[in-house]
Amino acid sequence: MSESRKPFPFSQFEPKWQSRWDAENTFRTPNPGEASFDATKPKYYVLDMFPYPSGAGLHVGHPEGYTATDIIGRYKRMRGFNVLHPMGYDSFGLPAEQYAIKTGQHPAITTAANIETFRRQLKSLGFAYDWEREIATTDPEYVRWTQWIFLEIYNSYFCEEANRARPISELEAKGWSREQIDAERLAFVADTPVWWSPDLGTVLANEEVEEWKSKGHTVERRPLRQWMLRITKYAQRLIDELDTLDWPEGIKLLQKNWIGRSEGAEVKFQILNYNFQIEVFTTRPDTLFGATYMVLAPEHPYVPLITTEENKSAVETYQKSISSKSDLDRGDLNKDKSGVFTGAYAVNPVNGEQIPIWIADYVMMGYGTGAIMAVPAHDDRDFEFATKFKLPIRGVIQPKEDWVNLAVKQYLDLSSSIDSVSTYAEEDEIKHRLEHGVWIYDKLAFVQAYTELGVSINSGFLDGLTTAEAKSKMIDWLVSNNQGKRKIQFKLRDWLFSRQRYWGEPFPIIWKDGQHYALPDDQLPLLAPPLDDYKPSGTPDPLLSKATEWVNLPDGFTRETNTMPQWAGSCWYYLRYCDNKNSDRFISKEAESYWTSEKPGMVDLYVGGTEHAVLHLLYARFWHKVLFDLGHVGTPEPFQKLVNQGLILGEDGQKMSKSRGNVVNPDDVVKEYGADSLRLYEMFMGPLEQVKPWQMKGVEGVSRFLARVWRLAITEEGEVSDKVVSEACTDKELSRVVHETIKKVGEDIEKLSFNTAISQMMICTNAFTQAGKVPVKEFIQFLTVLNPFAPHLSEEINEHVTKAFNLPTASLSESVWPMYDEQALVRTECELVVQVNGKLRDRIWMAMDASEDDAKALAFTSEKIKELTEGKELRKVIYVPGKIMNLVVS
RNA sequence: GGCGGUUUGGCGGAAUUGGUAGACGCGCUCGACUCAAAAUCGAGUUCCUUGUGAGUGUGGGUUCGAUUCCCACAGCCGCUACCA
Repeated sequence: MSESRKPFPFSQFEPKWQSRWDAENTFRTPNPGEASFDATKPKYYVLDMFPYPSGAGLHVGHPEGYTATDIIGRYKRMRGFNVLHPMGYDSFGLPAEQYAIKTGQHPAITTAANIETFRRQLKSLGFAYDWEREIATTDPEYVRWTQWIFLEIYNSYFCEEANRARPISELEAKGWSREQIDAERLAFVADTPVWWSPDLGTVLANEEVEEWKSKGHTVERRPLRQWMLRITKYAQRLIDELDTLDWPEGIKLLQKNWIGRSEGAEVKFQILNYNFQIEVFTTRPDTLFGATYMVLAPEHPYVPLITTEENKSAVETYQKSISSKSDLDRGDLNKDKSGVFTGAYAVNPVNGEQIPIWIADYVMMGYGTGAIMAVPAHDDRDFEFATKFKLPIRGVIQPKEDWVNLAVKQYLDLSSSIDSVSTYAEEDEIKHRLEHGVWIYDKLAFVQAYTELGVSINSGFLDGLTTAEAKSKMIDWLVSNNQGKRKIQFKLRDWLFSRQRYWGEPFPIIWKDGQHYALPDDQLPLLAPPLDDYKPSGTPDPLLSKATEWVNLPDGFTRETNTMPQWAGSCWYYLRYCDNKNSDRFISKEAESYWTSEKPGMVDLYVGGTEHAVLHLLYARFWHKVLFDLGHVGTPEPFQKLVNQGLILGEDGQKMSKSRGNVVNPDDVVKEYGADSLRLYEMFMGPLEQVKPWQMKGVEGVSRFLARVWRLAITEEGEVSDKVVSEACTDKELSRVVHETIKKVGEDIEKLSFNTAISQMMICTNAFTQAGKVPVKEFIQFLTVLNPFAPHLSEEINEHVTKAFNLPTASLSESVWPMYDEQALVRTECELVVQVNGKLRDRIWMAMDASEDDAKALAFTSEKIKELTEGKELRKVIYVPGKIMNLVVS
């Protein structure tokens, strides 16, 4: 499109305003202590999830959330807030390193180039960021404080009594040994089975495995020495304190399920002919009388001990077949239950029964104790296993009658359909067996485990109790007989915190004689040395171990060669924005306390995609809580209000992807329609949180709207149109629409309902067009309201108009949000809807405040209404003034 | 399998202390301007068997009145997955 064909000259004025904002530092947010700081202004912290600066540049999903926060930020500024609205880059990560392997280029170089691109793209959209607060997680000064926070975590333990972290020095003061202390640290070293990828040359987090496997990389399970963070200590607080946050309920639930709290009991089973016990975790201690076998995870340490000679080879073969499968395969591909008998028996503590011990891959070593008591009558998985291997099934919960009847019916259907004579004789017998828990484990296709709660049967001292009562009574029995205890189990595991990559923060840790030591603060930041070759060595040694000069220190010390995962930087970046230039602390006390809310969460509004619902948002909460416990921050939570923007799909309604060829590049849209059009379109598509498809025609639509606003005031020659007049507005209807718009747009921004705000501004523009004359006062009010959405266009028009009318030429960015006039909103007349028996029959103009009798009288002047009610009895009249009148007749 | 979200014209969507369903935009139709087209402006646009008609995924319920509240079910999307 040539310049002359453009409906308004955005390609001239957009760069103009962007460079002016840059040069004048318009959106600089002063901190306490700065000259321009105004202590009377309230603070507002609105945050975007910062991007990973990939080589592909910004995609249209980024500006969705970024525009939303930009509108809020600009609006809050106009409302007199000191707004913190920063941007940065989550710049460590595997792709930069993969690129380095291919090209030999240092990741710092490609990362810097990518950041450059992102910054240019972000600036081209006119976001009102305080660019002086920009950070990148790879900046040495940033790395320094990431490492410092790690050491804070390393130097802390979790005090159970206080339910919070405390400095490790307290334990030193108590005279604890080095070994005892290391066992308590919130950052600790453990040998753990991890996912190791030989061709990537690193371990991967569980959640990363699938992604890299799908890209053709291989992964295998290996026990390796790893750094872990003790996030499990915070499991309960991470659940409880969600209630204090203004987050979408779905996200809260996702986190709760991820943490996965379940209440139950740990039960000890004596192993027959051995002098030790195996503990199992169960959420249903009330069904202990129904435990007819035990299952251990194939990796359970007791398996080799208890396996009998004759079962040994089968057990070992099975273990081998399992170790090559991933957890995912174990779940996904292996729907069929498998397992083998160890030859050993356990003793059910409650009835002395000897029950066989099996191993099976449906029991995971990583959850609970890696061993279960199987109650096939009341657990689907156990039931499936028991029927497959013909293990006994005993019902211990009285099933409901309709369940029994259904099962009997299914049995009858089944036996008639296969046309065989039932070996179980009568319907009555089946029914009797089901009711009394005397389950038959042969030909059970007609029945499933009874997993509902109920009343205990066949359970000795529990008989007749409800499930809740029975659970509690059984736990009491276990405790008093020293056979078990109450137990709360979490799914959440400790956080595997080390990677063998190059492009991440090195651990500020050194080793000597198998003992780790913290690097002193004055040696931070510890940066990774440049390497000649970034290729993985093929061994699980971290890449950094290749830099032998860097690794080997005097006096027999060596450096830790693992690096931190990408999450580390994103765990605290919102804190650094508050005080990003501080070289003495990660954030000054003054800055921290100024930007902290009275509410539990520090950041007032956090906008980003759902993909971070658990990991990033859980990790950041965890770090924040540790920092809170140690007195470094004043709130227990990082993010008070969270909003998830919905995914933007391609025009075909599918997820955007290169392979589908439906990717929209924001640069192209800016070039063709301008930044304001892109911003406005992304907000006009639909509700922020909703998934919605892209439509190029929609961009044209909002672009046309902006062009109409432009033409209201500016002629083709670029002069201020003579339609714009200085006289006060005499058009009551126009005045009403303008004030309605001021009101509604403000309310809608507060609700984050940007699409409806825009539609109201369209209505307002149409009203100006209809009116023919554009009163300058009302028009500037409208431009002010439009400014957060389309900052360039509104500023440009405002500049033209204020100059032409010799008005003060303050930029809209420095303006105050206009007040609307209640008087101007008042309507005196309305079109009342008249219904007969609930159906719309007529509309009649009348005074807004007409009395019911007057309104009724007016309604009956209508021919239609007369016709429809003639000769009928008027039973009831419902009258809602200004809205509706319903005449009920019969 | 579990959890969450969602379902309204040809399309994106609007409307909930229950009160005119389809705001606003796209698309389409017609008109004006033009030699013509584009752009722009104006009018119209839920559907049909044009009726005292039907209609917000389907079936029921509450109500003078239901997109909105209740019950049951279904489709689509996302996340998660043998968690004992």
